[in-house]
Amino acid sequence: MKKNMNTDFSIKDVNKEVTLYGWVARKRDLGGLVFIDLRDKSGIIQLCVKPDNKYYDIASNLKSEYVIKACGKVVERESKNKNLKTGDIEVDVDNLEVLNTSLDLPFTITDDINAFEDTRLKYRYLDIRRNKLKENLMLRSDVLHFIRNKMYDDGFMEVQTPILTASSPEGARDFVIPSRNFKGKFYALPQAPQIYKELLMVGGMEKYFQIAPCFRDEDPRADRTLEFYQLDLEMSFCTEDDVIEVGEDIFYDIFTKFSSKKVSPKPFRRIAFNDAINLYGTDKPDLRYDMLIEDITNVFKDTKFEVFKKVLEDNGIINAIVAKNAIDKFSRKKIDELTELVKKSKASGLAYIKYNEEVSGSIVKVLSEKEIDDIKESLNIENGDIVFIVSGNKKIVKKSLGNLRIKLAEELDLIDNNRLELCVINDFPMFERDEETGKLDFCHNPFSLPHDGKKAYDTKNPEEILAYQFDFVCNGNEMASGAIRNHDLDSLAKGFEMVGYKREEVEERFKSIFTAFKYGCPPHGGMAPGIDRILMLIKDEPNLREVQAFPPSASGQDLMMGAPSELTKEQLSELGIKIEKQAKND
RNA sequence: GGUUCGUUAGUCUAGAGGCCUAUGACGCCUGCCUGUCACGCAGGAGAUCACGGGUUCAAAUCCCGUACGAACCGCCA
Repeated sequence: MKKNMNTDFSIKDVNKEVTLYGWVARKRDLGGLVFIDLRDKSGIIQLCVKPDNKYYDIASNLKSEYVIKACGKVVERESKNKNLKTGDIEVDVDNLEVLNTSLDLPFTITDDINAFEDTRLKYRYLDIRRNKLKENLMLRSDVLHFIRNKMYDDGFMEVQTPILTASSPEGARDFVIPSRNFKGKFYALPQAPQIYKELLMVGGMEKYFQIAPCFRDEDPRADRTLEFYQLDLEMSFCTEDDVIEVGEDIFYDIFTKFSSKKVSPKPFRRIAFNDAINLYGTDKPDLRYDMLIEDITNVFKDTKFEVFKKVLEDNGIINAIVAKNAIDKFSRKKIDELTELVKKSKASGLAYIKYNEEVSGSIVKVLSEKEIDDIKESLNIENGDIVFIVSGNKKIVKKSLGNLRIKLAEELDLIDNNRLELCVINDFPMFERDEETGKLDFCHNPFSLPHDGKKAYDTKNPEEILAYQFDFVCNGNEMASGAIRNHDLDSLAKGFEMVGYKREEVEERFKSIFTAFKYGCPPHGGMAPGIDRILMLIKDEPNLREVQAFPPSASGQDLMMGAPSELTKEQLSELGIKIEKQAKND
């Protein structure tokens, strides 16, 4: 049987006998005349039951979300509803059957829902009946379909890699699965199919992709959850530009096809990691507005202002952001709020100067006239502008001004929400040094190829080594990570040695890679765009749960299924597991 | 692990120490209603104000603790 959809019918179908199935979205009983909004996946169609109809009693006793089957004739409406796709017609019912009943609902199935999220998540299947969630899931399906077609068309093949795999020592915490046959041992869910896809390159697949589930046992956020999907892809015999071009095509094509927003043209801007930090204070800049971070350290070379003097003695920097024509927007109270914000990023404080006929601000009295003029000149300041200044350790200054930049853009309403501004951040440093411990660690992916390949690690200063490692960023969100991988084992091992591993240790931990790469490993690279974040951006959703079918709550629990849950004694014993520490609430 | 905010009928919400025997809306129940479409009208039921302790003559309201929820920091190579 092919079920008709409600919205298949229009004024052209008048007099046609139809059979419809669906849910009672609303019933309007006028006392002698009953209207029913019948909802199915496609939408709403109105049923009409007149008082002389033998199904009148059934109709007037219907309740919300009863499942019904209705037969009848399509008729032109006496009064039309232009808000409804099927608003010109209704179905004059001549057979009505209740297929199933429904309890009273925990919340109304309506577009402008007001229930809290935990209630919605507990009854997710009801939430899915709402248009918004339904449309989000349909979009998700369409995007996945589009991606698969596109990847096939571009010569990629889809390979499914294991979900039960080995725990990996690097990166996020693993979700682990106890093994029954091998007591005391555990599988782990993949954080990403990173190693498998590289092994597929050794296997000669050349162009691989997968819509891959990834699992990370870290605290969730609005745009981050325990399990999410990535378009994982890998290519052999490619340059960084080859991979980036594939990524540009994917993002550009998806966004232009599925979003009405203006998408930045290809090729996307390339911004080196260090430039991004210097100009935007972050490696995921929002390019929908300018307001760059500016270095004014030089202005204060000979300053008498003790605070800045001390900063310069400690090799610190002095940076500024200019908010154009915004003097009136920042009261003392607002500025106190902004100060709190930068302090969260450990900045010692936030200075400001308001330039107008008169110059005022927190540090005007302690600076020389020349310094105030030099700032004005070097930052092209006009009357009406306000300058925010943070000084101190470079990392802190950049980070706090990066956060301030975002906050200012929101306050000043500078964000054009009708744009999708993409860029590629590349030239990531291979290593970064922990400022407190002085220990060197990988800045990103340890398997990335350093610039200059094998020779790179002979350089004196490891912090200056850059990698063929890049991120795609859109509107301030990290959308994808990618790299050319290091397929030279000596070089790879040397990278690990620099952060403190012994070669034998590394070879043991990454045994699969270190064995496989000895059998003719092609140069290769790839990337992994995040599906959920793409959908969030297309739909303007503030959190990722709105684009997944059955997401866990923001604290990582599945309120509907009751996960995570305890195991029975029998299950634990079969696995050879003893629980030492119960959760607090047990 | 930390910070901030929150928790009042099925749902959302009002409430600022005595006007609370807790407000309103939606939903639910009863009755009326023949062109509605968020149908309308009238009436009704429904709340240990998250839990435990404290302050006070008096606590939904103030304080402390706990649980739960959300956002953020840490974390997420």
